[in-house]
Amino acid sequence: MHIVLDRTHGDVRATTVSDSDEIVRVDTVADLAAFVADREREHPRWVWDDTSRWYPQLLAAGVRVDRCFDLRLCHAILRASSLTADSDLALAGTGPWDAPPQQSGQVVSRPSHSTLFDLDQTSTRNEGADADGVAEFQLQRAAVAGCPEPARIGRLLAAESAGSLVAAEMRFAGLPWSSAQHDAILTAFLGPRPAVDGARPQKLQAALDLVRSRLEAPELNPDSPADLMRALGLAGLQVSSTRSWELRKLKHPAIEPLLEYKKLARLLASNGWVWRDTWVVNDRFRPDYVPGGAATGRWATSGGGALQLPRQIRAAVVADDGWKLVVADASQLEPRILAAMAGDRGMIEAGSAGDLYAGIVASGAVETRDQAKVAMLGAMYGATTGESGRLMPKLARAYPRAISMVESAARAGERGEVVTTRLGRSSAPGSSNGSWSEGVSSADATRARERSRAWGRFTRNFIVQGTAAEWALCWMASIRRRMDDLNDHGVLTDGPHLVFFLHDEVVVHAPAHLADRVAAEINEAAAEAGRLLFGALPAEFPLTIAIVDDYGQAK
DNA sequence: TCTGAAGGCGCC
DNA sequence: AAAGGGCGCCTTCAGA
Repeated sequence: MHIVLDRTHGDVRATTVSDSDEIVRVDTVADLAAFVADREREHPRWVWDDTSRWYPQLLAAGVRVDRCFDLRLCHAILRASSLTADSDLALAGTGPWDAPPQQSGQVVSRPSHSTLFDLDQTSTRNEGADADGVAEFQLQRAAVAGCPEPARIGRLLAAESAGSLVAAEMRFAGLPWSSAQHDAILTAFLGPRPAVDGARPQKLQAALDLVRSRLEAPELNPDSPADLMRALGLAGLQVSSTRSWELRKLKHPAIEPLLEYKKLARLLASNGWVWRDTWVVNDRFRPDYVPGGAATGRWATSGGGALQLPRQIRAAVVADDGWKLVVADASQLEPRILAAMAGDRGMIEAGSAGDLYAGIVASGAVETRDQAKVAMLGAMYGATTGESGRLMPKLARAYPRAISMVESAARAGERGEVVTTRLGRSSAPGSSNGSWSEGVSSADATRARERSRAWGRFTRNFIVQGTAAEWALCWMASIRRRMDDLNDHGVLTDGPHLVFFLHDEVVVHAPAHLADRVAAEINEAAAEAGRLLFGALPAEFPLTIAIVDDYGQAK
């Protein structure tokens, strides 16, 4: 059973749709939270335009749902997927369902934390009546039913939607954050917080003073690449950029403090005290996740930078008293995904002993673990030069199925064709202007060829990164369900719950006495995700799991 | 004065 | 050590 929620002229309408797609009931809803809590007992799948518009207020009211369809996210998948290319949905022109998300982050997340989960927030974002959710839902149902592999795409839609629930719940629960520990880290690196936010902390200023004196540039602004380049040039140092790795090659007394300055300035600007004042409230970091935000289906963030949380400050992520953090990351996820989706038994076998790269060495394909790693990265990213490019042919001989899969994805992209992940997410069409055509200057032709190759590198990576993202969504959906099974209270933050996600890594905040069981369930969830994507194939997705008091202790 | 691009760097 | 894919966010800087 499905219940479609949408708004018409300010009223919330709830349309109950049976599994045979018949509308069996329509309600006008006055108290949304009470309605959802009541009907949730029937275990429907809730259908709404955008989880980030509906779910936060339900969570704030203490109401959770088990399953949903996020119509906007699903629409994006169905419109582009090669599996549903013939559907009415895909053939129709673009409409309201193709619009980007409604900026949930800006309303919900910026410093106005007093209105964090304001029940009224959705109405302030509405401009006129919503698009018809019931009609869209029916179009989507038809698209799935009419496609050659409804199970694949259906699984993807369910996983994508489950991810949207996880994102909202992680934001609601927040990542446990010790402001005191964070402050200690910042102070150790930078010195005490300056009285004025714009001022440079003591250690940053000290590094800058050294740079300025050693370059004899008292007015130097090291944050300005142009200014810095000029000062370096006057000191006799020729560089093509001011990137750290370029500077590291230089021999000059100013370089060391300059690199130190860059490191500290980065920490201060990205995750310093101002960042904490903005994003951490009551010792909880609440970033704004954007499910499906990347073209490949990976998540993105639109505030807080959760997916770039530097290792330097992860020790500030501290479990509550009596609680633990269970940190799990999937080892060598993307190469394993590549092996599994290609059905390359040899590469799957190479990964079965635990370390895929060691297994590749053992098979005799390359000589060292480092070579194996670099060659695999080259295969997934499309390296053409350097050591990685040289090693590729060896890999191709040893694992022809895996390598030919990514190679043909690259060729397809170069021709402007669409490529598709395991569960059915397709890339956008590229422009097939890579071939030489008459009346085009050779410079233009070269540029067009480079564009086409670049798109080929994108599609090559798309199928691997996108399928890895699908695995991660299935993994998280399973973890979420399993955590609920371990929770006798029913209140999200009273039991073990997901608090962080980083592409191939999750953190669960768990009561200490449950930590071992949580770890076991996370392992089971990984195996379940593997089966969901690859069926009976013996592909393994081993995890590294740590039960710790703070995130800095993991890895 | 505001906006968008570019340089740079954090994460996977 | 960088090269290849995907991102977000900070600062500077040029142009409207």
